[in-house]
Amino acid sequence: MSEPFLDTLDEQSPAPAEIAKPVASLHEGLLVALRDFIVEGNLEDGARVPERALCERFNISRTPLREALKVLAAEGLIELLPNRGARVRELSSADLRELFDVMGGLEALAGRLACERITEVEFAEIERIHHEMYRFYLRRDMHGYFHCNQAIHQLIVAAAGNATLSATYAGLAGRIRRVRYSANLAKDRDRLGEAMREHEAILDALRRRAGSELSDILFLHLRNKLKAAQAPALAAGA
Amino acid sequence: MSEPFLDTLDEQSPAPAEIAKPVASLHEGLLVALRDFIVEGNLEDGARVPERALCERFNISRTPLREALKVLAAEGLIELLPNRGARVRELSSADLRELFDVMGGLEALAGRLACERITEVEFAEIERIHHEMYRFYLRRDMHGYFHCNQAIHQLIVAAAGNATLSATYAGLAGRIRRVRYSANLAKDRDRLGEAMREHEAILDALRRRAGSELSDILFLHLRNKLKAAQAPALAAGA
DNA sequence: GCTGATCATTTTGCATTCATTTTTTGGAAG
DNA sequence: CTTCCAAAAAATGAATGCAAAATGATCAGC
Repeated sequence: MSEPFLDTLDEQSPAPAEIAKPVASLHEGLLVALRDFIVEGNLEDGARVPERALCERFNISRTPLREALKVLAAEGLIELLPNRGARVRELSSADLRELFDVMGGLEALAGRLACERITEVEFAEIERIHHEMYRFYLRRDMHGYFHCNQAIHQLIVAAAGNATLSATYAGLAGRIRRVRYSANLAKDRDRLGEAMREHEAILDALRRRAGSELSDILFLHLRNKLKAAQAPALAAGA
Repeated sequence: MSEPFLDTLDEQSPAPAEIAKPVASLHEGLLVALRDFIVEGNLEDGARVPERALCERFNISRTPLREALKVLAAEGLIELLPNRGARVRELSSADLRELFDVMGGLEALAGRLACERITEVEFAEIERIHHEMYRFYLRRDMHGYFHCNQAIHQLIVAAAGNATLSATYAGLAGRIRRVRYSANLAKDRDRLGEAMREHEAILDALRRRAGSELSDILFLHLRNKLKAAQAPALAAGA
């Protein structure tokens, strides 16, 4: 068998992006579909994005497709080379570091804001999932563990109650989601225990509504996650 | 005379956005031009964006213009109503709060990263501008003061050495730049002194490379800035 | 046999065109 | 005079067409 978990990193971002829009449009559909198509890895890293083929794939003409490509390029998912079409953007390890740091900064912010406004009900839900994650951890059930981990981070961002933050965060997460390496994380048992302890600290700070402290913990948590992800260099699934 | 300084808020963001792109494209030009056109306030808040007029204004056909509009909508500068065209997005006070908080989070991150990698030369430059700002403060020269203030924040973000952060930050700053209220800030002398003291603390923390501390200070600095900006509600220039 | 140039094919970028939808305008009824 | 409806006008969303650029394929030259 191949790698145990070719899941994407244990990051959140359920919906691709979406800056608050009053009503849904028709073109929106294509944008979402195309973004998913790329994020889900249907195109190779650095591969050129075939306009014509995608037009047939989505049953549309080139005009709306090209509009969507422009948007995805602005999001950083692809890059547009003048007169040479679109290419799936490759993430260098430096890009990855940058993305993790910014996501760490945004999670730090989310934690701080969450401390200001989180309700007991919301906290209880996070705590519940945390305990569930702990059980997965004890059983070494990586799939369940990652799922809970993702849910917790997602709930913290949501608890911040800031749509702009959520949208910004989701946009960056989408760019990372193409990168696959959880096999890496799964193999490093020490990191797993460490991550579990960090999550304990996160929950504790959140319980005490210690915003500034939680902020630090979350940023460092992301830093450690990055380190673990790119450390052994056994990375890159497939 | 009207307000003393109908400048935009003392925020940075020199170049509109730009996610790292290998080479410049032709379409890029239109996008930048159109973004500036809107950011500079050539269109009323909430006004519909006249496609035809802009086509003539920029001497292009509707196709590239519409592509640019889609991108600007994704950035959050305008909103696209299905079958009803584009409108300049209005910022509610809640939107403004969200934007300030996220920018505060990003500045907090910038400060943290800057502490890790800033050079003595870069720090000296920031310190120099800080002292220049102090002289403007003593003379109550608001224009010079704001200019220095903006430069300092900009240099901290730059010192973070994270292009993704810079681009994200610039994008949000662009959305705020349409809002004008420095008249507000200028009138509140107490806030000015307070801001000056906060900047002292920022410089001090940066000097000591106290990342986590600087992070807190910067976030709260932005919070206070928002409070001052929307407190007296004499806001909204013109 | 390999490198480099010329030409055909494909692809990109933009303008134009077409079908729908929305907005405006004019008028009739109450 | 106001309100409602209908038709004209305009604008939007998407498809097609066309010029320019790039890709590749073939062929000449070394």
